[in-house]
Amino acid sequence: MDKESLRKEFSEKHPELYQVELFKEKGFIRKKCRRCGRYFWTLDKNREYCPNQPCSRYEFIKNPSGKKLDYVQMWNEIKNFFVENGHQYVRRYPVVARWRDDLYFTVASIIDFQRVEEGKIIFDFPANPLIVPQMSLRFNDITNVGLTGRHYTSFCMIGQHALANEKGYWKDRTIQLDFDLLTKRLGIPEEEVVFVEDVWLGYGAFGYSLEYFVKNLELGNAVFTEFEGSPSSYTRFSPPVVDMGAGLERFVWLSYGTPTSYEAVFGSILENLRKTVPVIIEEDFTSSFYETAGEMDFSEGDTLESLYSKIKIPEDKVQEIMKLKDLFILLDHSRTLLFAMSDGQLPSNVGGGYNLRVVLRRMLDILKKRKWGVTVFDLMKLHADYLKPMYPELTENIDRLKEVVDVEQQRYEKTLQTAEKMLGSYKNKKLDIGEAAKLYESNGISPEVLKEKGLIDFDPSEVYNYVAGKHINPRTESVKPAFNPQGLPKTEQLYYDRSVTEFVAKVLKVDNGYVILDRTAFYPRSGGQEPDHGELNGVKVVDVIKISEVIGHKVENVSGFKDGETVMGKIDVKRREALMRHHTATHVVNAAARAVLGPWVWQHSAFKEEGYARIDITHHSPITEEQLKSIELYANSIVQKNVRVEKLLMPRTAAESQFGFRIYQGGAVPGNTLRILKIGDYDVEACGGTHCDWTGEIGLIKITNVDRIQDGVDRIEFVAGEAAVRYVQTMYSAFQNLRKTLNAPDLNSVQISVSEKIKETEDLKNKYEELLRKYALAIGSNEKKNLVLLEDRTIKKDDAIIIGDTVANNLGKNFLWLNCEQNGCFFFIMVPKDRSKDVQEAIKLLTEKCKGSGGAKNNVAQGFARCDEESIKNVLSSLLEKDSNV
RNA sequence: GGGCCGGUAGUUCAGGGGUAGAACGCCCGCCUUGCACGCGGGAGGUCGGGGGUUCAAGUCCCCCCCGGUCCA
Repeated sequence: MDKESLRKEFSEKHPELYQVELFKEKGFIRKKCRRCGRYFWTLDKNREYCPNQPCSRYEFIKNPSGKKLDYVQMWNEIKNFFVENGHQYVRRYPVVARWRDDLYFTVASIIDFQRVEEGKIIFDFPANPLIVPQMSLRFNDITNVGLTGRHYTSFCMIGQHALANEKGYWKDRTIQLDFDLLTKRLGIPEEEVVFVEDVWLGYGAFGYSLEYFVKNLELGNAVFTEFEGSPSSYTRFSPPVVDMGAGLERFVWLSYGTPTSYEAVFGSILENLRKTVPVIIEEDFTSSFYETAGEMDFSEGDTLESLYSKIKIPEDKVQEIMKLKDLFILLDHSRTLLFAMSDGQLPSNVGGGYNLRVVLRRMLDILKKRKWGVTVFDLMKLHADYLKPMYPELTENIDRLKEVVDVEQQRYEKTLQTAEKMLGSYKNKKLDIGEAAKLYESNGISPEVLKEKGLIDFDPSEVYNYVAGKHINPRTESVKPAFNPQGLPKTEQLYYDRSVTEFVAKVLKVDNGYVILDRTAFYPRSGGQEPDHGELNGVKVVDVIKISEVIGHKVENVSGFKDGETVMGKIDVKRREALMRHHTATHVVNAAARAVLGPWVWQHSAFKEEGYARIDITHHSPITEEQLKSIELYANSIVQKNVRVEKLLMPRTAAESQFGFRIYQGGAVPGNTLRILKIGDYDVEACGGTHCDWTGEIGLIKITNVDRIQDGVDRIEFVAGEAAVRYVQTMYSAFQNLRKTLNAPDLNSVQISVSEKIKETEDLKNKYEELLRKYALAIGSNEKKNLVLLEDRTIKKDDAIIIGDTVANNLGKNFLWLNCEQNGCFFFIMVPKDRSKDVQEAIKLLTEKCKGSGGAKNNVAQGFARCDEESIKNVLSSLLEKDSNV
């Protein structure tokens, strides 16, 4: 069933689904739009059209509604309203959605509270009800930014969320609150508010919704998520979820009534910039321009040319508005970069990093063209300062972000230089569409540049279409779970108590080689930490995994286990301790890397097993040797200080407000209660792993390798505790063996000795070649005939080449080397350059008379001839022995 | 994550089955009061790694690594 039929189905049930208490109480009328046929609710009995574009047009431009409040003020007003009405304020989550595999960025407020488990969406609310200012990033409308007056790559979604249980609320109160916010709090007249019926289809869950509009501007959408599954086969889930998301940018815009949303949202920053940036705003022209542009969609085929043809504004005024448009793009993009980079996403060529690269390069292109004397970083800083009351975390490490921008800028300049150079070699040529597409896809040279340089005659958009037609969508495969957890209770976890190494438990189920118990001290594979090993009733446990809070033990032989039976579990303590050391060490190395490299360092992923661990961190450049040494020293200093490793169980909101969202270094962290792992002032992370109690227990951290695993991510491999000592021992033994082999007394002599040996080898190589040439001259001068024959099987082909070169080019004689085996002989012929045609002839003879295969080029022939030595000599003698003068 | 382009001397690159090259840089010598230029000579390469095809692979095929770029 598709969205349209679902809309119809829901629409038929409107008294039950859409008609909330407020509508009855206030007398809202349900109407059908005369143009698009959608249903909407209004107090205006004369209204005939729904408020969506193009059925209706904006009515608030130059005619705003409600209290006039700027961005930060508006948020405070809204936040206070909801807090006064029993909502808990929750700080924003990172814009980088680390807890979701299917998303790079947080695209809506509800994403914060969704966890994907077994292909199902689990809602995980830290408070109920709650209000959150969730900065959200969306890049699919990037070409509309600056042009439509309302599109952004980053925007603040005001998230009003509740579970419909005794603590929270459902439809009636949601709409009542939203209506009161607009009318009572912001002073918008009741009859200006219109609600439109809609449906909402999400990942594994769906529902119906009421979008609310004021003066035809959509402000928010209250989604009532009540169904699970797909529209053709679904069940109700409980409790249902209120997902109201509203655009803060829209609220501010409505309150200002400016031609574009940007002027309202970026108000004071824009005014500040205009003191130095020469952009003239003539409101009549800009509102006329944006009225037309706002109805177009530049990400769906509309172009600037088609826009120009529709507007009736003088050319010079349009150019002035284009400057303003560029300024809006800069303001939007810089804010996006600020949030994404602050949250640890760096520009790169993979994943979400590419979106940032595109955004940054668009800005650099504009700045290069406009020469306004501002930098990307200046703009980011302006946003951080302005938004400080709302998002204080933005200013914390802002200055260090300059380094990230600088590195990326240098990369872009290098790419541009390379492109420039390539274009130089295409002078005065005309390229076809395939060649242009190749330059664009492989070298980043845009078709616009090609057009500018006169290398193509067709429209640049043809190249984009050509390229777009080629891409393929990757497909994902679902993995079958190892055992079925259905109907089983959550396994009681004993592994956080270090002293529990042996335990008694009851077998609940045996499934597919896995034993499921009611309680266990075995740590399951999770958070990049490998599982505990050990024994259950003396049978070896080889793997431990967790599915939906149910822990399964894979045992070597499952036949002895029966449901309801009591078993004795015993974990491998040595392995557990090693895993603990590596896990705590991972946090320490993460902290050290962040301290040494910069605040953009986040854990990208991690892995720890008994004898080895690695952490992949986000960083803009490859780690240098010096930096690596500093990281290792810093990490070990934390070990030496023997810092307490605190394990705190805290409500999620308390943890977030106390420590910030730095705690989300790893992946998904489910539940309202977080296990916080705090290592002094060095590191705080939400983490479910087993850990040491003091950093001193780690003993030693030795970094073993560093690697750049992809653009923007560096891997640090290391060992800790006993594994570190063993590693050092191995290295020491290797060094001792090397030292003995070289007969060198110490490290310094080893280094000297090795470089001497290398030099010696090179000298020998040169001397050897010299001798070969002397040898060639000797045998060549002694030979009376014109053919110098060499039948030495001990020499290599490379040597024969040197001898042949000397014989042919220095003595002017022909050279033949034969290296024979049972099946025939490898031959190599070299003649003076002026007799090159003889080698062609030689090949011909050998091919015909000796079933040879081979080839010749210039004055050299080589190949394999299936004859004995004597026959070959006979075949070639008359050709090669003849005098060069004949 | 996928497509495309690339990886050869310190650097920029040519070579697309048959003796590994050019330019710049470097070293030595000559010229010059010195510098720059000029002239002559020289050093410097496991052709990103591994496998395969072939008498023969830098070159063709497969896999991997690295860089760039475009797209989701």
